[in-house]
Amino acid sequence: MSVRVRYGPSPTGEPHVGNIRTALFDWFLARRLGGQFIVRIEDTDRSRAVEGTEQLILDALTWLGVDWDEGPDIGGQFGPYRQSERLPLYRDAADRLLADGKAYRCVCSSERLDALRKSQQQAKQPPGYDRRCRELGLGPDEPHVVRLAMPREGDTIVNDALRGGVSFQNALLDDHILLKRDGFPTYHLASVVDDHHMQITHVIRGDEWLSSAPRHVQTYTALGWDEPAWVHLPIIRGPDGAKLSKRHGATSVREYADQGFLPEALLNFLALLGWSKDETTTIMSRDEIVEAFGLDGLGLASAMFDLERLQEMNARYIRDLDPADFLRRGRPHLEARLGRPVDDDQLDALLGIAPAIQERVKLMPEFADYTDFFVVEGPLNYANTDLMGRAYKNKPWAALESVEASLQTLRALDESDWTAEPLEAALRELAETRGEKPGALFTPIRVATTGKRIAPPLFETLETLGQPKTIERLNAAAERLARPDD
RNA sequence: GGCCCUAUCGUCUAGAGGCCUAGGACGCCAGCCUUUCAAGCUGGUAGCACGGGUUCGAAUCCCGUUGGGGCCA
Repeated sequence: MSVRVRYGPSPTGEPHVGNIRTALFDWFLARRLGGQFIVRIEDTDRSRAVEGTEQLILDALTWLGVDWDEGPDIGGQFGPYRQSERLPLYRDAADRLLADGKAYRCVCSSERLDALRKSQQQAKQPPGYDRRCRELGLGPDEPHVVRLAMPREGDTIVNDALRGGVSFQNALLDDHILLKRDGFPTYHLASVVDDHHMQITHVIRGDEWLSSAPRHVQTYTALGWDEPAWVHLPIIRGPDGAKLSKRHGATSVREYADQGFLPEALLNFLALLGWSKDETTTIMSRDEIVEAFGLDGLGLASAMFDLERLQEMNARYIRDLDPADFLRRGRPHLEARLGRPVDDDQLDALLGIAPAIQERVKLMPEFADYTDFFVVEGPLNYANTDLMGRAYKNKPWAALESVEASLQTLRALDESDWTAEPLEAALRELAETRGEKPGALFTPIRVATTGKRIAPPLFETLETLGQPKTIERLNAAAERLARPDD
């Protein structure tokens, strides 16, 4: 039988990196084993549903390069793929259990349940439903929930693929609800029924489900169905050690995308949270991960989401981008800065200097910082103190002299020599003849031409900028320095 | 509180009894390089939670303790 793995997100908000990491592992395994990856929307909790989230979830997967074989948008032979559209299936399963005496109707009020819980708490008893309705054989007339009649004695063993058999005492497990009063199933029923009907072979989910896994095992047994393989993944923790959640700040995939993380970097980073290929490999493409992925590489201890590591990985992915690709991805950020579109020609002109910029950009929005001055027309905005730099601090006249010397040298340069190497040679020579430190000479040029103290390497910058614009900006700088108060 | 999971540098991890005076990566520190900022290179810092066993031998197996986490409230 072919491997079938599902990802079952609830449409309750922006998809979370912890949650999406589970989807990734589902997908890695499905692809590795040549099976199917299925997306199933688990929307049976109507009160928590948030409009539009389903699409956000699918978008997040797509952004990361994850594709699915069956899902709410494309259908499939085991549909529908939204639990809210599969209600009859849950009803049928519950009816069967009821008929077989493996489940029962319960009419206990929430007031009674609350009181029960309180007294159990006071008596230091394990909390849980006391099975009052279990032997009553209640009919369907009154509003009711349906509960599973769990075995009262013995143990339930969950055969987790990573941990082996995990044993739970049945006496400690209460008769949980299968169908709620409104006729909607709980997760416990819906996931089991769907996993069975959709022929899911591997249930890969977060560790937080391990404690309810015996309920699922018992549900399979009661229904007479074969269990899937259970794989409980360690959860991801925030910096404080607790399970990663919204209160840890940025946690949605969208936020990372907006901050300028590359999808391949996030994917690589997430894959390494709880999984490893070998003792040295850290940088892996999607395909390489799929090829190497396996249950034996999974760890059992929960991992902390280390933002610094993600950032480093992102910077590295940016550096390794093909320059043309880098420019293409950076373009929207530059356009956002400028508030206008950028011509193809202008972008193409940056191809030569792109690698130098890639080395410096850590997060994609920074692309604009290193490129805007190339495409901007008119005067640049900067402070005169920056122009003078450390060497000419409070000495505008000296800075002016230096700029004018540079101007003279650069004007004299042949157009054919307007490339990084001759530029560097000419300016270094100038510094030497003037008895000036190279840095002292270069700083005003850098600030005058880029408007910034931090910029790409100077000579490549001048080359890319071109002679006319360089001269124009140096002239502007000289004028500013000549004016005492500015 | 009960049940369950888990435990190697600050972080992510390699390690499935001798290959371990514990390897890699991020971070951090120092040096080199240097026109800013980066990148790069070199070196360094730092860990098997603790206590008992088992064994000729334990990071690796067993038990307990402690810590962390999850679930149920």
